[in-house]
Amino acid sequence: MGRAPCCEKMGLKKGPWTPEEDQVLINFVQKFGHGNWRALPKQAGLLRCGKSCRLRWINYLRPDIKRGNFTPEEEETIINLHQMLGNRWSAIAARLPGRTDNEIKNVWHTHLKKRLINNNNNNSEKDFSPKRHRTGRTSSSANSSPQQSSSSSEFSTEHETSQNDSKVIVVKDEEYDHHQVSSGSSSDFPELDESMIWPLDQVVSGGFDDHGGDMLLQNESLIFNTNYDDQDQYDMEFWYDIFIKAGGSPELPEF
DNA sequence: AAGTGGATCAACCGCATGGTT
DNA sequence: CAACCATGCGGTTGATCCACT
Repeated sequence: MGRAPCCEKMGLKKGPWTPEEDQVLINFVQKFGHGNWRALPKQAGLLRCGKSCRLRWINYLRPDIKRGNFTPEEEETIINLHQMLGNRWSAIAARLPGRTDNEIKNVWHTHLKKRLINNNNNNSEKDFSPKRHRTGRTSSSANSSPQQSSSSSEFSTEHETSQNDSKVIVVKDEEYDHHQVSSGSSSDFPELDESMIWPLDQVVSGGFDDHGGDMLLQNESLIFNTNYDDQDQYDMEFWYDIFIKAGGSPELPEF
C-alpha cells in the first residue's frame, strides 16, 4: 500500500484492541474527555495513534453504542436514507441513534445491497439505480463509489404518488442527455428558470419509480450539474423536507 | 475431522475539510 | 494567503467465523 502508516512510523501498535487497552481508553475519556485525539494516547499511556483511539471510541467503546443486530425498521431506514443520501454513511448514522457509520456501512455492504439487488432482479422491469449521484465531496474516492458512479438514466414505470399538485423541477443534462428531476416548491430553488418547472404528473410518467428517495438522488445531482455548483454545501434539512414532500418515509426523526 | 470458500466486521488508509498560525 | 495541523469521512483490507462438502 502507499506511504508508511503514521502508527508504524512512530513505533505505535496496530491491529485489534485488547480489553486492557479498551479499559485505559474508556477510563481516560470518562475522566478527561477527548478534546485532542492526537495528544490523547500519549496522555493516557496508550501505544496507539490518535486516529486509532478515536475510531475505537466512536465505533466500539462509546457508552451510547447500540450493539446487536439491526431491526427491520433500522434496515428500512438505512435503505431509505441511502436512496436519499448515497454513501454518506455518517449522515445516515446521524439518523440512527446508537449506530455508527462503520457499522451501517458494513451492514449495507453485507446485507442490504444484496437484498436490493435481489429485489431488483425479481422485478427486472424496474431500475432504481441512480445515473450519477454526486455529493458535496469532490474527491476521487467519493466519486469512485460504485453507488455513486453507477450509470442508469432511465427510471422506470408508473409513479404512484398522489401529490400531483407538487411541482417538479427538471433540468436537461446536456452531457448525459437525461433529465435531472426534483420535487418541491419552486421557491425552494432561487433563480430557477420557470421553464424548468413542470407539473409532477407530467414528468414522473416519463419514467420514475415510486420511491421518493430516488427522486431525491436526482435532486442532489441537479444541484451539482447545473448553475448551482457553488451550492456544494447543500442543506440536509432542505433535502429532507423535499424527500418528505416527494413521498419519503415520514417516520424519520426530525433534524 | 479436515479443508474450503463465502460472509462478517473491526480496523486501517488516504484524502478532504476546516481551523489556526 | 499560504502552510500546517487535527479531525472526520468513505473505501478497503484482512483476520476470524461459519456453513458446507
